[in-house]
Amino acid sequence: MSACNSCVVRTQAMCSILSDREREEFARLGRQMAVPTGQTLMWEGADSMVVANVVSGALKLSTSVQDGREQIVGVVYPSDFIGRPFGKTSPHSVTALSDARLCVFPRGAFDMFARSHPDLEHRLLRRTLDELDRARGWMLLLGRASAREKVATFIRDVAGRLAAEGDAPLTRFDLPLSRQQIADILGLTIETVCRQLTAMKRAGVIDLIGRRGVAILNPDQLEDMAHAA
Amino acid sequence: MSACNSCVVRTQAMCSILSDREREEFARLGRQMAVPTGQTLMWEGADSMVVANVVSGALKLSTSVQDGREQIVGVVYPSDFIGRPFGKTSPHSVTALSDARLCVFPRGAFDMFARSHPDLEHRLLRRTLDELDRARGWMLLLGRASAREKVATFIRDVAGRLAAEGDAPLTRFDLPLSRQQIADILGLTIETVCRQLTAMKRAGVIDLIGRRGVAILNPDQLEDMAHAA
DNA sequence: CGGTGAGTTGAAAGCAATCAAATGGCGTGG
DNA sequence: CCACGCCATTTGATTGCTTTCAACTCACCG
Repeated sequence: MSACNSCVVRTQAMCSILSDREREEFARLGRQMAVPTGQTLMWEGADSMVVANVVSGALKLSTSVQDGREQIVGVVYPSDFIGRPFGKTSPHSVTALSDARLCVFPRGAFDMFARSHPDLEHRLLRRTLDELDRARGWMLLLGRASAREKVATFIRDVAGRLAAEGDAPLTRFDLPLSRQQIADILGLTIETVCRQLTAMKRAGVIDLIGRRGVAILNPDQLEDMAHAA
Repeated sequence: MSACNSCVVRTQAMCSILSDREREEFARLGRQMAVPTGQTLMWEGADSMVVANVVSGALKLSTSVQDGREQIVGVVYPSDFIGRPFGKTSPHSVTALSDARLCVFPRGAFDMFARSHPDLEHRLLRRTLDELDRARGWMLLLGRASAREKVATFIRDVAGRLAAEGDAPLTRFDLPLSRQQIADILGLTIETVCRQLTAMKRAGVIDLIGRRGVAILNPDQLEDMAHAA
C-alpha cells in the first residue's frame, strides 16, 4: 500500500535496511509531503516536532543573528535526513531551496520506532557521523580560506554532489542556489561571490551561462584554486 | 578488576548505560592511556585505528591546509568521545592540549561491540547529534562574526564550559588554550586575538592576569559583545 | 516589449592580516 | 633568592582583502 515501493530514494535512504514488514509499519507513522520553494519547514529554536527524509529537491539548514546576517550551516539533498531526533528544539531553520518532496514523521513516533530498531539507529548514526565530518570540513573553509578558495571549493563540491552516485563530477550544470545563498554558505557577501565568479570566468577556469548555469572548463585549475589562491 | 569502578567520568561517559557485566566485557577491549601535552593521538587522513573516551584533560580536533594554516574544529573534555567509528580514516588530527588520560579502544573491536549493544549506540548517536549541533553553531561564528564577537563569545563559552555542570559560569579562571590556539579556533591571527583581548580589558569588561588568567568583570557587557560588536 | 529583481561592476572605506619590534612571564642556573 | 634567557604575548605601522555603498545591466516573466 505504501508509496515506499515506488520511492526514488528507497535504496539509499536509511529506510532501506528495514524489512518489507518493518518498512510498512514505519511508513504508517509518516506521510509524504510537498514543500514549495522558499517555504520554511522548521524554525530555529522552535519545538522539534517532526523529522523527515528528503525524497526530492534541496533544502538549506540555517541560523542567524539578530541583525539579519544569516549563515547556512548545511544543504540537504535526496535521501538525506532532516530534523533533530531525541531533542526538544530544532537548532536551525530548514527551508526549501527548490520544490521538494519529503517523507515526514512526527518526532515522538520516530524516536520510539528508532529506539526499537537498532539497525535503523545504526544507519542514522553513520549518517550523522558523516554529516559531522562534512560540517567540520566546512569549518576549515569558513575559518581559513580566502574568498577565491571558498568559491572554487563550492563550485567543485556542487559539481561532485550533483553527479549521480559514483559518477565523475559534472562539467556543466545549474547551481541549486542563488548568489545570495552561496554567499550565506561561504560566509561572504553577494558582491564578493560575483567578483570571484567573474574573475574565474576571465581566467578561463569556468564559464557562466545565464543566472544559474556553470561550465567547468579547466577542472585542474579549479582544483588548484580550491586549495590555495 | 577494571579501572571503571573508580573512573571519574563513569557516570557521564557513554559507558554508563552498560550493566556491570557488560561494562566489564567492554573494559577488557580497551585500556587506559596517558597522553602528554602536545602529543598527537591521531593524524588527519590516517587510518582510523582507535576510538577513545576522555577521562581527564582537554584535546583539540584540527585540520589544516598545505601552507600551515590550521583550523581547530573541536575541543573535547572529560567524558567526551574521540575518534571515527565505522569509518576508514580519521577526518582530523587529535592532539592533547594538556596532559590527558584516555580510555582507548581498537576501532574494530569497538565497532563490533557497539553493533551488538544498541543502548551504547543510542548513547553515541545522541552524543554525535549534540556534537553536530555544536559544530554548526560554531560555523555561524566563523562565517559571520567579527573579531570582537568571536573573542567575546569564546571567553563566555569557556567560562560556561569550565564551570561544574549546572553551576553559573566562572568569573575567574585560566584559559586552557594559548593565544595561538584561540586564534586557530576562531579563524583569526594571534595578533588580532591579543588586540581584542586588550581592547576588552581597556573597556573594563574583563581583566587579564598573567598569560592564561581571565577575570570577567562585566558579564552583561561581555554578553552584548558576543552578539554584536 | 517593458518591468522587476537578481546579478554585476565600480569606488571607497574598514577591518583584520602581515610584517616588525618591544615587552614581560616563567623556568633555569647561578 | 636573584639574574638571565627564551619564548609567548603584546604593541605598532602598514598593507590588502573583503565589505559597503551605489549605480548599472540583464535575464526572465508577464
